[in-house]
Amino acid sequence: MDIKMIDVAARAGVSPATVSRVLNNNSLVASETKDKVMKVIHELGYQPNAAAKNLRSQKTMTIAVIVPAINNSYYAEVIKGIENQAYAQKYKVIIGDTANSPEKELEFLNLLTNKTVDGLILVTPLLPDEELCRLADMDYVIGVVGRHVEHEKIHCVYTDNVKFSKEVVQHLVEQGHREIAFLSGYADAIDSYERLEGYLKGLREHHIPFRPEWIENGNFSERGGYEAVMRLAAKPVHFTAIYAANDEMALGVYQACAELGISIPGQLAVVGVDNNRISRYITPKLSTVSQPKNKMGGAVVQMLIHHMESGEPAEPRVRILESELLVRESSRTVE
Amino acid sequence: MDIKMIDVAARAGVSPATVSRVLNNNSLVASETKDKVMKVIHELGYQPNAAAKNLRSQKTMTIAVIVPAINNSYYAEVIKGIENQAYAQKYKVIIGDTANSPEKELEFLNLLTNKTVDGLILVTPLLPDEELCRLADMDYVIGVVGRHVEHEKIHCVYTDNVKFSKEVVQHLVEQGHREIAFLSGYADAIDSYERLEGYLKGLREHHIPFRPEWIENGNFSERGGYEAVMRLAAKPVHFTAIYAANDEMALGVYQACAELGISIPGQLAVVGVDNNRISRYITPKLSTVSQPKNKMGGAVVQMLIHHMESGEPAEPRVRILESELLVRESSRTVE
DNA sequence: TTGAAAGCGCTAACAG
DNA sequence: CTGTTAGCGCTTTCAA
Repeated sequence: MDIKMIDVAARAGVSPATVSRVLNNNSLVASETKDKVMKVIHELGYQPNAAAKNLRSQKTMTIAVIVPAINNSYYAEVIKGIENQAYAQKYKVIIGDTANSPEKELEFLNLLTNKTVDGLILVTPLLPDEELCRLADMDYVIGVVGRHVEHEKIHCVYTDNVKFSKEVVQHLVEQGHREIAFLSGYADAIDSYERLEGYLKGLREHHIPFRPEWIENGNFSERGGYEAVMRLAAKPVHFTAIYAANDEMALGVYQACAELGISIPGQLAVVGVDNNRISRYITPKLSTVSQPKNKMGGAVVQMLIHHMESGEPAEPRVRILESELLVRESSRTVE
Repeated sequence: MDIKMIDVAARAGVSPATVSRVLNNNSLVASETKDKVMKVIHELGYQPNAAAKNLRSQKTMTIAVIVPAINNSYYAEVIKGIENQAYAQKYKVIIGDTANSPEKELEFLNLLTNKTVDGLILVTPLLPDEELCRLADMDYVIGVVGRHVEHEKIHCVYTDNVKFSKEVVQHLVEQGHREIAFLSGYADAIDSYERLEGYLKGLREHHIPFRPEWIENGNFSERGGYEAVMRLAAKPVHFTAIYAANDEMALGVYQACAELGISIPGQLAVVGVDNNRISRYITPKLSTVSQPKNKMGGAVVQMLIHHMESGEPAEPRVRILESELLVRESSRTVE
């Protein structure tokens, strides 16, 4: 049997209440008593039982993070930021990998409702906003990364997709391109939608008439990007640059170009999004948009903890962090 | 206030014990009563409180995983394997990122001793075996990935470093190399040690006299690999191949060779370990040893759960999984 | 400044 | 097959 608070109390000649006070830094304890208790705690190697503490205090000091795929470097970086900030504030992190399944995502929400965790972070959730709002209405603490949810109690952290997409187009135009294709991710992902919007606005700003044939869906995957380029190449449409809504698809573009004998950036400029580590190692080095993934994770955690501890949502509730366009070889016009 | 078991019981006209039995699939409940209770549970949207359940049942259905760096693809893949298997068996996963700090690692062990989790998995731990054995002696459930710990209650899953390192040397010899340098990781990492051992044995098998100048430490990092090559190049020693104890260091080798004007594999063959995703995208494609990371994660979880639920360590206690040498461009002799 | 005592919400004997 | 009851180990009033 493990040693418990009452054992410590007995040995130190005090009541359990006093031991509890010592453990929780309650100041109303004579420093003499405190020392005595601490000494016994160390002698006995006493560890407060977490379950009992959780039950009694109605807190678990734990946050859950739900991601579509832990092994994807984007999510791994966000998780890292979350774990580090949580650790710094004495919180634990439970992770859930949904494998892109909304059902699994829904199931992980139980961690909140059955009080396994005090708060929950969804990274680019698949579930409809209503589901999240319903929980937030019931006062569960929720944060979302990479998406905006319109609810006064839901914390959101993301980068401005529209803005950086316009920057990408701007950059491409500066490099002399006017025929720019766009590879979108799955249609229902907010990122897809917003990056497309930014692309369109970018074209408009430069008075480039938009052509629907320039757009193909690559599902955010390498294979999808590859196939999208193949479809693009089969069409009677000309283009000298491709803006892929993420790096994975850009990787597929490289693959397709290799097979098609198209040189990058000579015959085709390519820009991606995510600053996946691979983008820096592939030849030619891929131009991409870098988002502050660690920082995004750390930011939601801070907001969540504020909310959990003060009872009020953090202010501001929404944080839009800056991204950065990294111009590398794949989009630089060769002299 | 949340709705609790007693509310369900009252509304269904039964006792809390019966509700509990229904929830835990205890067969001794009339199916009629069961239906009635289930109906009320749904009507009320009742969710059993996890903290109370944990306290009473002395189980948390949670496992902790401690890794040196969540964002490193090797660890991310192992975690994925762990989370997936755990989810399949209804367990939750808490992650801890030690950032290579033994102090932090030690601190995470409290998750076990304070009963936050039922079992703990350490991926390539930094702590000395004694520390782990001490916990195992106290009947805490522990698993280790990527290292062997000699204790009858500690579960271990890893690949045979010596064996695959010998295979790497064998492959290099077959490609015509007899002067093979070795880049080790930090000296105290078991992987470093064993890969070095395999390298030496491989040389011996091929009657290649070993030369200490061929060995340099690259600390498992890209930068370390780069610097190691620079030191190697400054020495009056000749070599036509490098076996880097991981892919990160191999990346550093590429960098150094680029600066030194050494062509791969023409003038220098390179082989790494880990099958980091980048290895397939870099030019020339890096030959590397692939370990079944997901499977390794899944395997420990199964062993741990067996131990937790039966009270006996899984049999066998140690699982050595097969790795595979992937021969790609960086080590293939050009005709 | 400290102690006594009442639960937090659930499970599992033990009865019936 | 179902109900009664006694805690799991801790925190927190309330009283002293």
